[in-house]
Amino acid sequence: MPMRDTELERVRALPLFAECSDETFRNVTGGAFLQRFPAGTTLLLEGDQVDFLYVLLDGLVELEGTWNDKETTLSVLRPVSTFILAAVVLDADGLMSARTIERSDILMLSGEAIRRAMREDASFGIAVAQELAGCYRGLVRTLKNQKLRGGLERLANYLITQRLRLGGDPTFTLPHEKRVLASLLGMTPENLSRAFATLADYGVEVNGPQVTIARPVVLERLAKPDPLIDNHQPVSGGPTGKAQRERWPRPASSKVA
Amino acid sequence: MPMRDTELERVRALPLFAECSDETFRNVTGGAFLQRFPAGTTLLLEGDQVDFLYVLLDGLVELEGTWNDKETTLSVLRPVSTFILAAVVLDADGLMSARTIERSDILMLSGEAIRRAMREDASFGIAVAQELAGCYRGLVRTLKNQKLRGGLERLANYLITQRLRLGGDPTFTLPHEKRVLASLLGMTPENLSRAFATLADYGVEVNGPQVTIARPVVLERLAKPDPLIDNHQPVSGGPTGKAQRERWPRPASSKVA
DNA sequence: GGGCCTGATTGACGAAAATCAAGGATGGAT
DNA sequence: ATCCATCCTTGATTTTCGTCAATCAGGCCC
Repeated sequence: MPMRDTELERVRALPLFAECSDETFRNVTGGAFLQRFPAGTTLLLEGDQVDFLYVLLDGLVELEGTWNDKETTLSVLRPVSTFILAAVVLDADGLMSARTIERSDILMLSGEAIRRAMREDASFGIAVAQELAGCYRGLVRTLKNQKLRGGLERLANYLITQRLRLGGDPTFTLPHEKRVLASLLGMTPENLSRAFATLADYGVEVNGPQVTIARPVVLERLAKPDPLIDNHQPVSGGPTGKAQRERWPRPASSKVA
Repeated sequence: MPMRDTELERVRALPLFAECSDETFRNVTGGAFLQRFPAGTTLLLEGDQVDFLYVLLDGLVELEGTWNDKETTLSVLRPVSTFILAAVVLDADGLMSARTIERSDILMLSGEAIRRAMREDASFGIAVAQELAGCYRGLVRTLKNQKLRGGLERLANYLITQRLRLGGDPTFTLPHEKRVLASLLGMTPENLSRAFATLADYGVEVNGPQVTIARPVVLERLAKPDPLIDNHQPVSGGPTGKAQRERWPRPASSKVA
């Protein structure tokens, strides 16, 4: 698949690459592959050597972990996102599998080139550190969410967050199957169904993938959202990295040159 | 408290600082505080602005998260470790509280100095990125452990890991109160007690803080340890960072200059 | 339309975990 | 030594969650 300029520009606009030199960007994207994968494709199996930094340009990707024949969804990525950066930086095995949920356009950048670029372009090294810091904080939020809240509360907060991220409209569409949502929230599909049913008492109406939050105040009293767990930053127009999401609402007081 | 050279050397030996220039190291440690805190001191409250990178030189520190009057232990740190690096890098609020479990000697490095050092010393920026990548992977492991395993399995694997880290002896001592362990493993103290009782059938003998694993094979059959969740790297002599722990057993093929 | 596959829902049941309550051990202080 | 506080343990109970099974709805192919 040919890599067009429009695609390159979207990658360039990512915070991870926004500040680096043109030369660095050329070096990193020079030998890159842009590939289109059908839905359900396993891009990377946990335990595999990681040779590429992946950039999701279009579609939907699920990161999942496995143990003892059980699997759990650790994250669902939407464009434009990079993934498995940590494994690339350390040249280590991947700890999660990655698979496409929808047909996806994915850019694959050589891991070795990334590591070389970190050495040659200091500002790129900083950008990597900031992106990883953002990813780290996202996981801290996820872990607190998982350990401190029950299933019903996790779902309620998910819906509140989702509504805000999708523009604030009371009615919105779930971005993927409920089974995936259940796994992401750490529950079984059956329990997710029951949780949705319970939320009817709190003004949540469900119609297939359509959800409307009729009484946000009532739902929030149940959910008790917390800025130290839930990141309610709305999705701005352009591509954002994990780091930017974590900086909000304090807009980068000490912007790194 | 005066900062002695021996303390500085231990910090210098951390992977985070091992590769940076003498000048960078001086800049970062120049205005640093070394302070001794009694047990039970809250060093940092979640939501607080983070002004320092903390380095635990001696003692024991707990990182915890709170929501809705519940709290959970996210990590227990032993010397020599740095913490809240991610918040420092992004100049953001802390997502976790930090408190001493034992009396602890803690070095506090100016966050602003750390961020400046990243800009001025490329190799330091890389070291920060690697350390954060290691922290990230540690959290991925924790999350998989939490979502995929039950309480009994988490305890079993904790014991197996702990034994290896403390030298491999069948008998070892828990590093802190069981209540903290329970919170770390995501269960109540009551359930931890019961889990210990159950593990008696698998050859685990408990006597206060002393644990002996009499039949490792039997315990492992229950625990099903997995290198993609459990990091069994033994504690080497010198100070290690989160990044190094994640590189093992592959010893840093592409060492960054 | 008729079958068929997949995903979602619902109910019944059992396992796991939290909660409530009561003892027991330990170590420190007086 | 006695008292007391803290931590740990144990039991009884409730709640939550997972599992098994059946049913239902929608999409798709023939």
